[in-house]
Amino acid sequence: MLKVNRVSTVDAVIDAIRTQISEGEWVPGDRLPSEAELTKTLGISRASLREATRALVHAGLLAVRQGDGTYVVAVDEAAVTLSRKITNSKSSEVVEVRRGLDAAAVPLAAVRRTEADLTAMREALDDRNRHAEAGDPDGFVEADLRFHMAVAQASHNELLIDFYASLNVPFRKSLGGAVGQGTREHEALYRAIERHDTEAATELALAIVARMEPPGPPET
Amino acid sequence: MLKVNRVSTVDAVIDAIRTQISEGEWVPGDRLPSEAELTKTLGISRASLREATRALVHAGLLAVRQGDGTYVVAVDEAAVTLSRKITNSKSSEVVEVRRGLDAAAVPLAAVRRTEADLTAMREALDDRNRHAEAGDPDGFVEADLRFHMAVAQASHNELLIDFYASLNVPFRKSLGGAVGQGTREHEALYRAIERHDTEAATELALAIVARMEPPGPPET
DNA sequence: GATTATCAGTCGTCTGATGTTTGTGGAAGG
DNA sequence: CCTTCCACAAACATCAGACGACTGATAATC
Repeated sequence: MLKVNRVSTVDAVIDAIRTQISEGEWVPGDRLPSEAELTKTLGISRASLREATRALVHAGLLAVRQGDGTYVVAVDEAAVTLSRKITNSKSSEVVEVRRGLDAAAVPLAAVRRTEADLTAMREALDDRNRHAEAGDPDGFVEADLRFHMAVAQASHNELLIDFYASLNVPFRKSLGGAVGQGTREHEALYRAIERHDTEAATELALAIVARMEPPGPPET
Repeated sequence: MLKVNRVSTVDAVIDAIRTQISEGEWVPGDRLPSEAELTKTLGISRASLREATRALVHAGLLAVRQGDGTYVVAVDEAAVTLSRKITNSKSSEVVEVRRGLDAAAVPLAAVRRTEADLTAMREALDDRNRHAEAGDPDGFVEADLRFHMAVAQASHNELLIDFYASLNVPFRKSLGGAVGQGTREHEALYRAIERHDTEAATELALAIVARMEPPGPPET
């Protein structure tokens, strides 16, 4: 028996638009064709098209401005939802979760790091040192985050990398201007990962993140 | 200049429906009033209502069955998106991330655990022992997950708890039927948390999770 | 008793009209 | 030449009505 695969018009349109975005045909900042144009090319009614775009707007992929047009604002729905959730969390919570992901990423990185991973880490670290000497807080924080991101990437765990990346932006806000702090530990961490020394790397990662927060209060 | 916060009709409806759900007025399994009814009570057109429901369907909160009705299927959008993403990840990656969150949760739990937290952990642990003796794999796994979830909950970190909970379902699949294993460590972990012994607890948590996976392969 | 026909209820899609907002280009005034 | 103001076109927002398709239950038929 043949299964007739009937897909709703709206779902098909949602898929079509999302594909255009994920394939890179439309990138953030682009303006979509007008409703009138799209209904004509897709052969559907405005109502159906509007239901589709509305769903994608709610998902955070599109943004509509009355009188102007519809624009692409993001590429990955999951990333949008994640960062929305994280943004609504207390920064202390973000720091704690980040510590956990660091603890998971570092030993994996020590095992799996490639030469390319090492290069990325080295470059970020050099930048970090440079900005520390120059006394440039913004550049320092930026480079520091890039280094830790490179470590996460070296874990070669997609899920972990995605989580970690989502935490990055909110985490930046909770960073003070402690320029140049922890240079020795960071260098040591780099070398431990370089020589596949899992234990030392884990130890150092915990030490680095531990400094960034006041010892966990019992709260309520 | 007064900023009049004009909210679109559709957004208002989306919010109204979502509120009904998050407030618990409508729970998963419930059928929403028919479109005709809702348009009348909300005083809006059917097009607007449909745009709103379509957005929530796409977000995973609602499900529509033509000819039947619209049903609530979930309460938390972020959780839906998260679990979708996690389900698409390799189980080895899920295990690795879970280990990191455990490493983060346990020390926090050791500091912040309340009496209620301890009770929940104790009950899950008793269940775990009971099923281990009875040789009931399903019940054992269930109780084991409940224990670890209780530990995560004792961290009193909402973000961490959400992440952890999302990982739970996919994680269950990657659990073998090793009934009764690790009873001693689990008891020790419980006692360490009970007496606020952060270091011992962390040590034990790492030991417990480490056993659940083969030593991380370098992959590519 | 099993199968088929019918029906009421509900969602799916389309069409056309009207309201609201925005960006822009041109006219008026300096 | 430049600025200000305004009218207009383009684009989205919302509405109202109509018709089709699907579901579940009931009635009719064999």
